[in-house]
Amino acid sequence: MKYDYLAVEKKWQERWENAHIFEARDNSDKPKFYGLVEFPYPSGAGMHVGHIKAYSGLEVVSRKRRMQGYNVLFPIGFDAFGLPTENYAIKTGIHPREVTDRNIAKFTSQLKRVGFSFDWTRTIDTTDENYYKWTQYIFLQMFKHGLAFRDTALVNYCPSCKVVLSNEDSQGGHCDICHSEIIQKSKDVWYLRITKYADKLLEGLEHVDYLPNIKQQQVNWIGKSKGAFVDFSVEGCDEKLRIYTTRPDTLFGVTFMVIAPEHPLIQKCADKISNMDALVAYREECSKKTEFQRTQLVKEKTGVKIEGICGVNPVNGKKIPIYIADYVMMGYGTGAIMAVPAHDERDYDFAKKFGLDIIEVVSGGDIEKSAYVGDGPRVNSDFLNGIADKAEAISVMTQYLEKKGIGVEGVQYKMKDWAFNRQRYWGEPIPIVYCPKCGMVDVPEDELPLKLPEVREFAPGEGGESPLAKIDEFVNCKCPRCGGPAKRETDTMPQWAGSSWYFLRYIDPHNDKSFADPAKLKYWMPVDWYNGGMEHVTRHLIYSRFWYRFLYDLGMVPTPEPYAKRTAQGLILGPDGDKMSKSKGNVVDPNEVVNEYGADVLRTYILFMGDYGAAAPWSENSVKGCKRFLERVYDLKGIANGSGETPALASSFHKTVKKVSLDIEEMKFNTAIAALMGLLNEIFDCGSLTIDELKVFVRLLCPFAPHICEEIWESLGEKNFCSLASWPEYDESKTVDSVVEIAVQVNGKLKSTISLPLNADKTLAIETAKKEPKVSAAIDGKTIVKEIVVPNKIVNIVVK
RNA sequence: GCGGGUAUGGUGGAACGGCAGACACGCCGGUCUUAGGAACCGGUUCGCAAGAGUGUGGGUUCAAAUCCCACUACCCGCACCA
Repeated sequence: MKYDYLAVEKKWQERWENAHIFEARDNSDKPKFYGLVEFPYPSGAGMHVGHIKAYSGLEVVSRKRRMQGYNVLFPIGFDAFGLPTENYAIKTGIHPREVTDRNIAKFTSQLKRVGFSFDWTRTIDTTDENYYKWTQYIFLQMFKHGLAFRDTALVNYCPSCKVVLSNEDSQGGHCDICHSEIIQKSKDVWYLRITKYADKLLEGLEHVDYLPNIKQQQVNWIGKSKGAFVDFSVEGCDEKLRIYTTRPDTLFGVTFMVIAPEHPLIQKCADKISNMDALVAYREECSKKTEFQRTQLVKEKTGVKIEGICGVNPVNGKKIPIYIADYVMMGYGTGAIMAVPAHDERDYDFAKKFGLDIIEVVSGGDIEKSAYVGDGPRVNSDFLNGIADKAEAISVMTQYLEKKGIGVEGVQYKMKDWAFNRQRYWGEPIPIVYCPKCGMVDVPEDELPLKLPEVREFAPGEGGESPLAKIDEFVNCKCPRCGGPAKRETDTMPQWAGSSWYFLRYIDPHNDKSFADPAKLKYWMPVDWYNGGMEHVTRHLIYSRFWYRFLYDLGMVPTPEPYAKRTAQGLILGPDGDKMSKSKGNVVDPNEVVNEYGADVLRTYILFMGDYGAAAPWSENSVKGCKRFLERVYDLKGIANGSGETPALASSFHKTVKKVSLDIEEMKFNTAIAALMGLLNEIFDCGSLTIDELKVFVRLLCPFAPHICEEIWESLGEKNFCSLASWPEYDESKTVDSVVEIAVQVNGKLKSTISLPLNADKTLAIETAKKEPKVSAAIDGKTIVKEIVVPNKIVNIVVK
């Protein structure tokens, strides 16, 4: 019989929606399950098969949970602020609001066509003023607690987008949005003090179930290191030069110092420095290079010696030269280092190039040839001499430094504070007012949301100022504190603001008194399982954990960590094995696949194509294979009759129920589907199955291909939805066969297989095995050294 | 350079230390058809065979794709982080 997937899928999507069966209940006696997927940015291009894969994993888990009797919250929304929409608006003159609404409508209809079991009553849109009101509210809490502040600093700036970018948004020296080269610019910018939460973010990882590589990436990103700050005095001017080192145990090997070209010492000691011109020239040369170029020049060390002053090593009084060089960054540590060329590769390169002394203080290497970074007994190090253990040497030295008052133990992080303002239109306005009398004043909470004003021009100004700066009615306001004339902040928040707390809003999306009701938060949080892309592991995932932890410290959310479990899906590659991209023309449109094969086939194929966490190329032919599979499932009705179990199929059914149940929990969707395919093949080999068995099969398949399963379920006389039917149970004792096939090896080589009753004893197994012609031939005339029997698995006869 | 990962047929991929290649694609042969780029049935790691075989080389074990050591290649993330 021909299966009309288009009509069937439409029918069930409408019925599900009318019956509200996927809506979560806030009050329920059932156990709760909160499954979260990363909400999409509604781009004009529409959905991508990658989106479908990203949602399909927890879609299957959520559907299974419902059938297992859980109260499931599986929401979706739209992360709609951001540059692509704004750039489109600049190009076409269409208001971003309109573009966003249009794109959201498009995404919504596409998602519904795939039959996802989202709770559509809880959708959120980060650009909705009833949503961003609370984004602004949380920002203000940070401001009030000193976590949002302004500072002048060298920032990453994209000359093409004309915006300041965070470190996370400019990885590799390129703008994350337009891929232009980033330049360093000194600007007065907003920061969120995420570094204050570095330790908490690190510690929190110990209590959550994230994939190990996700944890590792976060640990690396936070980049905590332990070491010491040491003060060197500067001869020639009355200044202390503070450095940071992770190796205070090598202090006796210091032969020079290096400071960043922008280091303030140069100005402080300006009158003592005799080669100021050369230093300034070098600094200007460096500022022309982007940070990326600086890091590319890894091999060639450059620098200039500062003439007229020198450093003094606090542990031995030795006078040492000070250089400026761009391999030392102002942004990490103190912007100054003590150089130990014998035991640091960079210092070694520099010393070789400038002909500086190299003093060995840890023996074990050959410092004539290269820097030795390994461990060994200290030498040339006064009171450290002979200590072979690095940790011990560091500890002895640190205690000495602290006793003498010349250094302290300290920690450093690679993570920097989060540059938080953007000079663009399509973002949340930062709710701050500048008053000539009162300074920076927060907008009162009852005046939120601070709405985005209407503008005609969406493009940023030539000077890099926000489009909002041109709107006088917006800019000019009264100071909320003193009532005098004041001006508003005209920058907006970055794309990542709205997504830093969205999972809380799903819990109570229509609340106008708070971002979410505490009782509901207590019921639903934490998110039980969060799935998303690996590309968000160092940005969104860290940002949102930071916001959540801050709210926890304020007592506004019930747990220290937002996500109990985090997994990630792999990419879908193009049919050519390359990453899908418009320019390569290898993008697969999910809508076309649905039109051609149906949503069930699309869903099944995406989960069948391989390991969910790994990248795999798209294959149209394999899609057809899944279509064949589902149509053969539909044909099962024709051979189903009677009730109870079919003896020849019983153990296979119990095994499959077990395998599918366990595999879904481990996200091994490909093997779960393979097990169902295998069972289907067995059923057709057998020739018939019972109605009861068909109902088991259909329920197991339902999370993957729900439409066709509902259709079959209904045709079997069921009045309620298959999507709400109980998840099949299995009987462990029936998953084992009464007769098992056992491999027989001689000297570890397979010779034959034998059939034995389950749990046959060792003697019977060996006797049966020896009767096999191939086995007897292999052992004939040889001495049996050993006979190994693993019950129900294998017999191995070792001969000599 | 550092951190993480991957390596199995023509392809995507399966295999609690215990019969490698489940499941699917593709291909080959067949059935039915005016037709087949539809559907169904059978075959399909390589080799005529004995045998060989999970990136390479060692090791542990009665037994290794799986555990250990050394290496190679590719992918991802970070990168002069002191």
